[in-house]
Amino acid sequence: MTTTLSDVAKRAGVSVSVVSRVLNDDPALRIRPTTRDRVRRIAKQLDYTPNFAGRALRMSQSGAIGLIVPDMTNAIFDELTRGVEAAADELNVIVLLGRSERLQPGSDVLRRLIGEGRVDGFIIQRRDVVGAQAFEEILERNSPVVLINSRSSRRSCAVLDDTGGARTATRHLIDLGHRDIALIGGDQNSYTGKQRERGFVQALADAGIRRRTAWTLRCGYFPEDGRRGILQLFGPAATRRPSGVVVANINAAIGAVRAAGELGINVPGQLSVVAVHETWVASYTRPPMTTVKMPLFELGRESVRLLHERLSGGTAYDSMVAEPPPELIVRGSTAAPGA
Amino acid sequence: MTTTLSDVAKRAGVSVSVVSRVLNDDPALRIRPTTRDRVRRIAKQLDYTPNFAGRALRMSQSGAIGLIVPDMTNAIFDELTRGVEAAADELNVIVLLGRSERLQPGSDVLRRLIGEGRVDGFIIQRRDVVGAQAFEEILERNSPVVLINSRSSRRSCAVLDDTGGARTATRHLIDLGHRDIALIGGDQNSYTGKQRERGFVQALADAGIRRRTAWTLRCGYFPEDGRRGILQLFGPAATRRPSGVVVANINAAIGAVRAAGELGINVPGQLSVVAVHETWVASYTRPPMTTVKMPLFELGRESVRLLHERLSGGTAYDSMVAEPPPELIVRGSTAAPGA
DNA sequence: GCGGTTAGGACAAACGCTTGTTCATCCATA
DNA sequence: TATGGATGAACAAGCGTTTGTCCTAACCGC
Repeated sequence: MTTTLSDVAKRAGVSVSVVSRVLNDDPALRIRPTTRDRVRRIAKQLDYTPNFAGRALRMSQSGAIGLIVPDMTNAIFDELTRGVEAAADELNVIVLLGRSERLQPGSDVLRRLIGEGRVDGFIIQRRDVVGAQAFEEILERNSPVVLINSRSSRRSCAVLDDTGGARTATRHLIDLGHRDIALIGGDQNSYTGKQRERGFVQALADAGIRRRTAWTLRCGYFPEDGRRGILQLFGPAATRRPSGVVVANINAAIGAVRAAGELGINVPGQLSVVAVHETWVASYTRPPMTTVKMPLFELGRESVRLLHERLSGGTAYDSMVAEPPPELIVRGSTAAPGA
Repeated sequence: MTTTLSDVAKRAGVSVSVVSRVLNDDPALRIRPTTRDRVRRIAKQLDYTPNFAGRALRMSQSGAIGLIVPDMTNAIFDELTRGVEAAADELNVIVLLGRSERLQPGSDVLRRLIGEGRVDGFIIQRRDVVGAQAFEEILERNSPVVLINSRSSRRSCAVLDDTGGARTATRHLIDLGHRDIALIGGDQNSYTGKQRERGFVQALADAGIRRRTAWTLRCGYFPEDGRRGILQLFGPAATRRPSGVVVANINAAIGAVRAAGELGINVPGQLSVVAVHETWVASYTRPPMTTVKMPLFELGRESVRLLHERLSGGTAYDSMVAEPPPELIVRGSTAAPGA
């Protein structure tokens, strides 16, 4: 069928071990240059490809890592995924992609993947609310895991400068002249959510603007969550209304803009909306969304680096990806108040 | 580290082969029921998980399949992916997800994946324009491949009832009273694009409406393509303007609606838009998009069935997934003309 | 009591690879 | 002419499974 080491060895008139050493550049091997070249030439000529199972069996590691994201449709995770794949390619490692939806309680997908030795470790972007139980199951197995955008005392974590991102977004509104600024924030239990709220608060404080508790909302990351936020801010119970709003995430922002439309609120005429996370979707909303671009690609790279370090016996480090820094991308959803 | 067959064998006081046969329910095995139970009990107790590499090496197949889609962000492929994963789970097979972007000319990802024995076969949703060369490379290797939404004389293919889908969409506009109906179609080289155009033409013919060539566009599947379509239909060169348009795909439809907005054309007041493919995005456009839901999940299932059949030595079959049939989902982007 | 079944397993090989160890030359030096 | 190191490779074990074959009792009928 496919060419094996022994096929190459036979044709080259050497032993299997020599071929293996040559192709792996074993420094411990002493060999005549002519032999080395012959082996290489024949291997190429026969289109030799190392059999993954044989190698995995021998080395007892698969050379694959799992990447678990909440939702692959989400352009945010797509960018992250690209970073992971780029870094994995450099290490010659395969990436297995999975939705965290699949590790619902009762499902033992992860345990099996690790248990069968199909992957050496996981990078997990944890959906903050759900899946906690399945998640703990993995922890308990002490599998090599790197967490993204959350904190754990016992795991390596890679996070973004969420505080800075939210600060940048908020400051943009302030710079435009807004003083009545609300936050439609993320999940209240999530690390990310807390950090963004912190950045929001900081920016207001820096500008000497008093924060209103009723305008610091904790909603979530889905369109529906953004919608709820708007309904709450502009509902009948609202005594006063913000002229600008920072939304925790581009998807929630889409829902927010839509809800504003339903209420007859013009964006950006009566309400400016700025979202964290830049994705291609942002250009196609109406109006196009002003966003803060976060270094998601680099976050992916970094998490692979962390995992690889762990797999190589290194210790677990936490790491914040702050380079490149959050970048404001101005589009049509923000304007000066009353413009 | 992890439990192996021989661990179980030792504890159960039997040979390794017996354990393997018991756990695999080998019918050729004659064994005392008490022994069988003991083996099973101990295997469970020791949390035995078969080592994937060992098995793959012995069986010379990996129990994994690759799924290549153009863009994972696209909710259309997400639905497909779910179907594939559901079917794969039933067969106890792992799915490796990849973007077809990664198999650009020069990249040998697929060849390596197959060559190394990491996957047994591929399901490929082919981006119709790009990647043809890399694609041919796979073909030439005679790897087990199932194609989705395209036709090949030498491969198994799974397709949708695209004709029916476009017909349903078109008929919806006709039923609303539209007579001036345009098509912003897909790629002209793609099987899918041709079939949808066919369905469009059929529906018009059935209603006795003359088709205008200038209104039968071939654009593509991206927002930008839909936008181009609208600009062409409503550009200065246009002598007469349609009151309704069928768009080949929800993403292109989003671009189309946006372009209409830029031109000051009210949707659905002056223009009704209906798109093929239902995704969650459809509810979040403004106005919410009327779509035709296609059985993408089932398409995914079916393609796994085809691939599995091929891997089991069966012959290549083509298959059209027509169940459930295309279903119209009416939202705000369509209305009676002049309403 | 003897040959022949049959039940209940054990044995062993092979899948492809990596890696520590051994082995045969050959050349230079004493 | 021995001795001793380089040099250039071969040898062999073992990773965890699966599966065809073989072995050893017990059991049967006569």
